[in-house]
Amino acid sequence: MRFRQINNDLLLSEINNFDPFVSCECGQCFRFEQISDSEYRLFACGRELVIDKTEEGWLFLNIDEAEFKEGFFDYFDLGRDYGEIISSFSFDKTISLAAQTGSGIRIFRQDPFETLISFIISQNNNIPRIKKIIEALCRLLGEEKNGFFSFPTAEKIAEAGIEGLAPIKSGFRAKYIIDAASKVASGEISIEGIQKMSYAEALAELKKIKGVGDKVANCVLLFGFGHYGAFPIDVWVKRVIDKYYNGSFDPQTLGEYAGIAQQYLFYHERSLGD
DNA sequence: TCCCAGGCTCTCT
DNA sequence: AGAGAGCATGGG
Repeated sequence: MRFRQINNDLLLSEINNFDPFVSCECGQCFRFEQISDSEYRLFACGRELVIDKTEEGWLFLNIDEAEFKEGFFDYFDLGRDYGEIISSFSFDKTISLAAQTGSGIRIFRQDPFETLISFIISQNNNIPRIKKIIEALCRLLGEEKNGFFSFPTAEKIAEAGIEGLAPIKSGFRAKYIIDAASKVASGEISIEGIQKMSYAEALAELKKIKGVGDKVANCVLLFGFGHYGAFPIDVWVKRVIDKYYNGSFDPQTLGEYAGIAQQYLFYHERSLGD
């Protein structure tokens, strides 16, 4: 892994198993847009980050190495050896194949509250519309700083109420969003508290929120709380289990990084269809 | 028009 | 405890 500052931009080269574009498209995050074949815009770590794919490597525009290492290094999970993790799945042909398709995927370490609300919105929904609703929520209640809207706080959302969320057209999910935001704002649910909990405790805590079941909670634990063993089962992963594992599958056999295998499977199966 | 989308809640057995 | 309808909205 090598960093080189080029004027205002930061070039990252000599790194394996890292493709931020694929990582964005694999369904784990929603606040990004493709600008061209070689350029993406991502909103994370409280700012906008434009990423160019170049001959020499990944070019992060308008950021220096110190700031990158403060936020995005961990956000992109660059300190982990994904090659080694993929090797640990070598006993399973299906996962190994899926890991080839998604070899550039990194599990992004996203903001827990944003992840919670985002995956509540994701239920019985499709990705383009999830992105649209989240963007509308940020524009409605987030804070603007030079054209970019931050993800709103729990207090702001709770204050808006179900009626206040009408413009984002989240449908029946509005009441769930409000329940989550209210519980977090009041302290009934503590993000910091969940950070310290075991997987099982954290899962139970998240499921106290209306509209949060096993699938949403596991996504939040995997993408927002760094529980890499969390294994969300959605319609696509269920399809994989039915298709390749005769309808039953025990994620525990995959070890502490089962969630990463899940992400390979999800991305691979989706890339087959559409 | 019907069906589906990174599901969950509620109700009825 | 397990199955099934209903849920808001928009795109194919």
